[in-house]
Amino acid sequence: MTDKTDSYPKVDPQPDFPEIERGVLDRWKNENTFERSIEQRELGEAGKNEFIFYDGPPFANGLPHYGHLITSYIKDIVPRYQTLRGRRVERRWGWDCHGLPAEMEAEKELNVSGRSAIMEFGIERFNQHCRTSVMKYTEEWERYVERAARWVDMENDYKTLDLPYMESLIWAVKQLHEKGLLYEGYKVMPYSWAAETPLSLHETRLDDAYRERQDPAVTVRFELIHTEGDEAPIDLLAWTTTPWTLPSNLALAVGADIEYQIFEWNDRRVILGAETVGKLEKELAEAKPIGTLTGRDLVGRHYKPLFPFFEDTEGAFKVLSAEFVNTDEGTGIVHMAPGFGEDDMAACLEANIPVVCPVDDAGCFTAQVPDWEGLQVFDANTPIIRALRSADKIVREESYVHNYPHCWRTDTPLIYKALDSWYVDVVAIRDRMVELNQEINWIPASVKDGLFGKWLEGARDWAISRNRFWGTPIPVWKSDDPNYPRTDVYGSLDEIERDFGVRPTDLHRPYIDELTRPNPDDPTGQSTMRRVSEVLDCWFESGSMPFAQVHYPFENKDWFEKHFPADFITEYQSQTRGWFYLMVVMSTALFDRPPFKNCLCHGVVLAGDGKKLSKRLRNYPDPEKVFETIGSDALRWFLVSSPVVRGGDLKIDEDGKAIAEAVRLVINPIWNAWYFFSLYANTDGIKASLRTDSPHLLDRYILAKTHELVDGLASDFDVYDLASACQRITQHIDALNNWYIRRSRPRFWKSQLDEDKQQAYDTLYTALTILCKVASPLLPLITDEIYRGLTAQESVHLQDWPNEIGAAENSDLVFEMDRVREVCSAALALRSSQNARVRQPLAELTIAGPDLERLRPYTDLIADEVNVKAVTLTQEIDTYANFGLKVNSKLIGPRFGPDMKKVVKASKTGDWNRLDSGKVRVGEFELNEEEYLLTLQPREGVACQALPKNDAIVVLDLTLTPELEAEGKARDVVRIIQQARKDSDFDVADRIQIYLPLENEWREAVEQFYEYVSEQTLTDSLQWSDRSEPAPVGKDGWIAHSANLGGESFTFYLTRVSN
RNA sequence: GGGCCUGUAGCUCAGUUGGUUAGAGCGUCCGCCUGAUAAGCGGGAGGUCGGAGGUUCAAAUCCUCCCAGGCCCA
Repeated sequence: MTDKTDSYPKVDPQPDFPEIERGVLDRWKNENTFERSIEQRELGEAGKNEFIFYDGPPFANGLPHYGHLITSYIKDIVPRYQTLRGRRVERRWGWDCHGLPAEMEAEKELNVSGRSAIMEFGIERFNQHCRTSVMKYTEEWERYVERAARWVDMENDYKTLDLPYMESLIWAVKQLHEKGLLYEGYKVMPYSWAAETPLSLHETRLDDAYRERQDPAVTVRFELIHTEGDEAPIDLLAWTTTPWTLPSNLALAVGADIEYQIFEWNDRRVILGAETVGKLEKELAEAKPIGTLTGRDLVGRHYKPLFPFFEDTEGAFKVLSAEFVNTDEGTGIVHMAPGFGEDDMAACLEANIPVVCPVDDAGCFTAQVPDWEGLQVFDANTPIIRALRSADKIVREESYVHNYPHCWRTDTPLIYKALDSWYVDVVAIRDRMVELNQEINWIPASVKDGLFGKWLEGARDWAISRNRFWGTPIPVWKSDDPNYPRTDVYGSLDEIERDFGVRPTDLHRPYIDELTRPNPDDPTGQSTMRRVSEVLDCWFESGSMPFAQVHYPFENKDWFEKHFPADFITEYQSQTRGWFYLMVVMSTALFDRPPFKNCLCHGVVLAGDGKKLSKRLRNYPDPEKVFETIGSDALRWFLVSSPVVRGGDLKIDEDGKAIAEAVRLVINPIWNAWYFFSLYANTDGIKASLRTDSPHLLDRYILAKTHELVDGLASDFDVYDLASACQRITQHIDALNNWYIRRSRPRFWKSQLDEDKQQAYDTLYTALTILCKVASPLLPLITDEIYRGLTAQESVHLQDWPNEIGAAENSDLVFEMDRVREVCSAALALRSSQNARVRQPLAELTIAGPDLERLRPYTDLIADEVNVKAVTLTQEIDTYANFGLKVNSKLIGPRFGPDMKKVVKASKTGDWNRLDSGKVRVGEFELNEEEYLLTLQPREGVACQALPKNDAIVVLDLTLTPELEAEGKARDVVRIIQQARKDSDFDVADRIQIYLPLENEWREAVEQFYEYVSEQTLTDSLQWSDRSEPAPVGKDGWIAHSANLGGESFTFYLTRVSN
């Protein structure tokens, strides 16, 4: 052993990648690499060098899973890339603390359920619990985020419950108010009776909100009040899937132009939509159709109330005409309960029918419906149907399976219910949102005018109030005496302090509710200004994060105005209904700008069978286990190289096999290149340096390839095409490992330390360090480990994008070398088909075709790769091949039209010839030069192989001379010795002695090529032994190896020469 | 029920404004090669491009209908 000092660390050829990753993570922590990567970048003039990234949305409490991981990786990759390019990218973590998720969790933990229970329990105590409970999973998140190698500032985070954040929110509310975009309305809204709060429309459109549910559907008869001309009692048949709304029925609606069928049935008349009679075929079997009428004829008629509860309601119980009525579902006669349907309410209000809503906050009937008072509406379906049945009002009862909206937090079916609520007038800014959306670059592009654009076009007003406790209070105070009305909206702590004499230190309920003051507009001094009870929808907070996180406009006013919109955000596609959407709403309403410039909508991670990931079914590998057994970089690569970053779905197998594949196909090859470099550099005692000026062909090639990689990656990253970036790296690794390094091996292991060797090391070093830099966003841990090993410098993440490689650009060389690789492939394929093993040298390879001169400098390389003594380039192809004619259909198609068939047929059958003019005659037609291509078709019986494009062929001379055969044998011997060296665990530089029992032509071959054999195998002394001679095992470290040459097995011996 | 999307090799996906013989990666089998690489190289098998019609000289590509799956909306 020499006592030289190694220039590079000793690299483990089969390392424990998770262990390496932990080491890198520790270094980052100890060296504050993340912080420094930001701080070392200039802010630039007026912060122009900042790349604005929103990490959000602040998410709900709950544990991270693969869906979050893919988001995390994208959120890490883009800022890392921008940092490499010299931008300053702050990454600030946000916690969403308010809203239903938190309240539901608290209800569970405290075992209090419902609004009244919470009031009893005490809002203060309840909110106090929420405050601590929302931070419950902080540690898990921190652990996951760190292990995923995601850089984000969790110390300088923001929380939506912070006073400054909330102050910005009330500022926003007041802004909306002043712009006339805030109003209070009584409307039918989706209502969660379990959470006891209305939901906004978009919350019902979140994924998973709609799911299948079986409900009773009934067809009910409503008896018209007799008028002159009625021959018999007349019933109108109406159909509903919400029988619980029947007690609140106040009207029926028909379509004015719809045709209705009249039946005679048991001395009564029954009317329903003519197109719908098939649905009641069985029930109407005995009924006799006796005529038709149109809806118009029914409008205005009165009918008897089904139930007595609202029988005195003025103007009710009549037939209305409504646009929305159709005959697709039901009977074409629609039962209307204005308190429980949006359309119902609109139609009834128009007909001056008042709204009744006999259902309380918990979804139970009130005393207005005494028969079922206190009964939850879904539970009331059955008794209501029973009552109707006994009154003979039910014509048909069925079970109906439909997609029905559910509360996204409590999983309970929603009801629709009339409520007072605060709204943002989104419709007023809708057109502007659509316009501003055009300024946003969406990835994938189809989201702009598809998923998101269509959603914007259909945008409705946004109900922002929640009848709940843990949220930002709506900053509106109203007079408690309608005789002296007054409404005040507060947009800052200053304003509150001005009017109430107190500066709140916490804007949460119940403290804020304690602030009251006499109504200034009430001369009697009796009425009081009190805050309305609601809090804000937590999506209002998510949508406001761009400005609220910096306490705009109270602080950072100038900064925000110059750094909005954000450069980049990402989340999964459904956030087009959530975070993306609400940021656009807020940003359009408040700033008349889009909130972000680039938005990547990634897809959903599914289980291997295409189903949703399910904690219960455990149909996916545990992420923490993947981190610890396969590694974070592998998982990152697996996710980011997949269709999921282009908006598609990604299936993840249960055993994580596909993730491990990333190690085998990407991480290991990069590592092996590094291992190769370090192994030989240390053996040679060489220290390599960065340079791009080696004159060697292979060096110039790999550097030019590296330049193409750098360029290509920049353009991929610039358009956020991460999957393409991954593919580019995979292809580059192939060129680096399986061409450059493989072809360059002799240069590394030759014994002389000459300039060529140094150039090889320097080039490989340069190629590797640059690869590490540009791949660092995609493989942040492993590239950092290698980069530091290579350069002994600081983290790769503190480096700059390697623009210097531009000098190595050489597209001609890359083109030529890629063609050389094609030639070699064809030659090896030819060897394979001719049973000419590669170790057997052949005399000559001929490459025939036009324009081959460019390959002249590469003939040695080709000869070596293909193992031939000579490579000949020739234009004389007639000996080996014929020309084939390939017509350019696209060009000539329009010209020939129907004659195309003849042209193609003639070109295929050989009925063509070249003309002097450069044109070609095909059948009876002529083609111009650009309209065809000549391809080479190997002749029958010639050992040749065409290149993929058929523009050249390779031919092998398969004649074996004794000399060639001997060399082939010598190479076989070299091979068995090398294998033996390897099996003996000898160092690559160890010199050896051999004891070899070879005879006849094998011995002659080795003797003839002894110099070659000894040089290749580092053999100092070779002794011929008799096969019967006893083995020298046991003496001087001789090791026995068995081998087979020419079908004969034997044992030979070798040992290290001590030095 | 309506709208949108998808359906191409065992798996995951490319396939430009229609253009001759539909590609890639992975997997699989055979052969080869191996002083870094549980690697590499070469080849084979594997497709009625979801189905049926139509337009066209020419259809995976355009049109119609149907089937299957997904998303969105009622």
